[in-house]
Amino acid sequence: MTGLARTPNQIGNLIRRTRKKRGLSQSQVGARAGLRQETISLIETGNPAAKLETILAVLAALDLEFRIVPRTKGTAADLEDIF
Amino acid sequence: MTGLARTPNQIGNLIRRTRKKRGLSQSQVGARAGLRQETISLIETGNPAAKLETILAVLAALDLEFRIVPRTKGTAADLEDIF
DNA sequence: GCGCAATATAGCAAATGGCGCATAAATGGA
DNA sequence: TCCATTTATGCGCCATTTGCTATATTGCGC
Repeated sequence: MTGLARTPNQIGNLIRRTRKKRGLSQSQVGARAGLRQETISLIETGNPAAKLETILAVLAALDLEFRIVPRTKGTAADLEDIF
Repeated sequence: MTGLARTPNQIGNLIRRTRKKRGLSQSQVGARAGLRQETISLIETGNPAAKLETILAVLAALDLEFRIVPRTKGTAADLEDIF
């Protein structure tokens, strides 16, 4: 599960899909990340003003991380280039 | 220029290095991103409470983007920005 | 349908971001 | 070294986060 993260909504969707794939509830992710279930909910629905450290905590709780890369058109070829 | 972005400091360092590579000042990036020079400064020094939308605006101004990927083992290349 | 877990919403307090404006400090080129 | 540019810091201000405690509401299995 990897993907572009250009907007808060894209980030939230990816977090939600990954969380479900891991079989975790928002509360469980919140416990791992030191955040409340409500905060996870807000992030997954695309809160653009979420704090950076909050997003990073959620990603870590899901064994995910950001990678900063040159902007691409998001093709499969672009992904191969990086991994 | 691609790199791990696991902490606010890593993100700030990558932004700064990319900005210099592009030959831009903080003010110029701020203008492109709709932010003040002071805000760019804070982000580059690793402000952990920066807003997600602010970070995304800066990345866009530098033709960068986030990619969300599974957490990796942190190779030397990934951690280059600590040197 | 029922019922329980999961998710979304609400009000309040504390904390903090980013802006405007100003200015100090650091950096770099000639 | 000098000076212009760049970067960092400070303060007041308003908006918004997140935590807390509760509570709707939705969703899913049976």
